[in-house]
Amino acid sequence: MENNDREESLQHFTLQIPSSSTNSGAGSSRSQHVERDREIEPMFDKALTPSDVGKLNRLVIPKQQAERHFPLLGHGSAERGTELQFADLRTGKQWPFRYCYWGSSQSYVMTKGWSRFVRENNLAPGDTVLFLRDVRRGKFLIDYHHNQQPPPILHPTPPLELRQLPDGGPMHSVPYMFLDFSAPQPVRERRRVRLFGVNIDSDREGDDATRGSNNQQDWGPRSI
Amino acid sequence: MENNDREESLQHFTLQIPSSSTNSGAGSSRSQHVERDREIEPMFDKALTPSDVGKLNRLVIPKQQAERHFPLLGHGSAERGTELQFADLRTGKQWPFRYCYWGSSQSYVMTKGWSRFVRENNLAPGDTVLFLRDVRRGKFLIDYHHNQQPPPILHPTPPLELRQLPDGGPMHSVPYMFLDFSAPQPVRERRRVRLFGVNIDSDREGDDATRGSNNQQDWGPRSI
DNA sequence: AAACTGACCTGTGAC
DNA sequence: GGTCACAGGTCAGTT
Repeated sequence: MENNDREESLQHFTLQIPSSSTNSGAGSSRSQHVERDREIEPMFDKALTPSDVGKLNRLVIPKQQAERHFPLLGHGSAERGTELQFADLRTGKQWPFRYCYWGSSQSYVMTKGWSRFVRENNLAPGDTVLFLRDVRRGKFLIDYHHNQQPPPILHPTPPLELRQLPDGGPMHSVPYMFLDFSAPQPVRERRRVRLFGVNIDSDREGDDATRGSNNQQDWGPRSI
Repeated sequence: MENNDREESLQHFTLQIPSSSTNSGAGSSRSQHVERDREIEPMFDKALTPSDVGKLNRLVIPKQQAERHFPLLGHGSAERGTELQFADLRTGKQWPFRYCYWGSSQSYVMTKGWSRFVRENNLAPGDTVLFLRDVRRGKFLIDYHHNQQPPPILHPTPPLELRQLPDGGPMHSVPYMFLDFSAPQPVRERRRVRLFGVNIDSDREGDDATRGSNNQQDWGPRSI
């Protein structure tokens, strides 16, 4: 997929996340109730392709992002990849992924563990994953958002009142304010059974939703 | 796969096998020309799946049978498996198989050597392998039979005259009289190129021949 | 170099 | 409904 530069349209910042606080409300980028600040740095995101969420059980990491942000892997030799741990930005849940370089396709990929992430978060083509770093703790984080594209027939323009903002999970209640992720988002369970008139548990490999469009974004390693 | 009990339809017996004799004819379960008897004990059989005979180069051994009949392997740890020798029941030919436990799929498998057995015996999905023990000598034996299912179109009911009984190989000429293995069996070479209208050397991964049916049988370690 | 082999992985169905 | 067994995969190393 192409690597167009959408950089000009982005916001770069470090998010201050209180490890325990009441939800301070959307729109505030700094919590007033900080116990331990964490500097969270977005690395890059990617709009998921049909293959990323399909039966191939792998996520292709754009080469440039992989080599910039993730541990280097020995390409040519006996390299079994390495396991990387990602903490869910919202829930804190740990997601271990095996991170590999596949010489056959010259691609960096997340393999083992990825399909579980897709399934449990009900990800579909066009949804976005975001990789981040907790700079202070030296840990990786992961977040996602569902593609806000309204189902063409059933929900042409969900009214604002029905939009559902993601809520924090049981561990850390983290304001979810990266980028433009607060766009309209239909309730996931409804989409799960009805969107496009199919159960998304069924195979939809031919899905073309994201082809031909830019689908990953790099923020670089800086913090502002 | 369910583990239905087909036991009631089976015959259990110990076969007396003459180590050298003229073929004593089908239907007699005891040779009159015994030099050294061997007590042969069927352990279990398995109807081969497309994967068992395909490019995966492994035979999955049903867990229950594996743990009942084969040497115990260290499951949880770095276990490279062990080599088991199987003597062809009819020819005496030695077939070494590597026998492993794959923790990732929690499966017992025959790996190295298995594909050669498949190829040289021209095994196809739906065919059956039978594992036996030579009790006296403490050795494993293996046998197989081709699926006698007539090709639905070409050979709806092969006439008796055309049925070919397996003949003994060059080493030991052993009457082949286990169970009901004397069922109609088309000539293998013909089937190889024409059965079901396809060349069985080609990929037939979608083959559904054995799905949904019980495909392995346990006789237990007794001898009658 | 292409094919084969074997280690590892996952979805699915049964229980 | 969670767990388990296994059929069906991928991919890297080997030949």
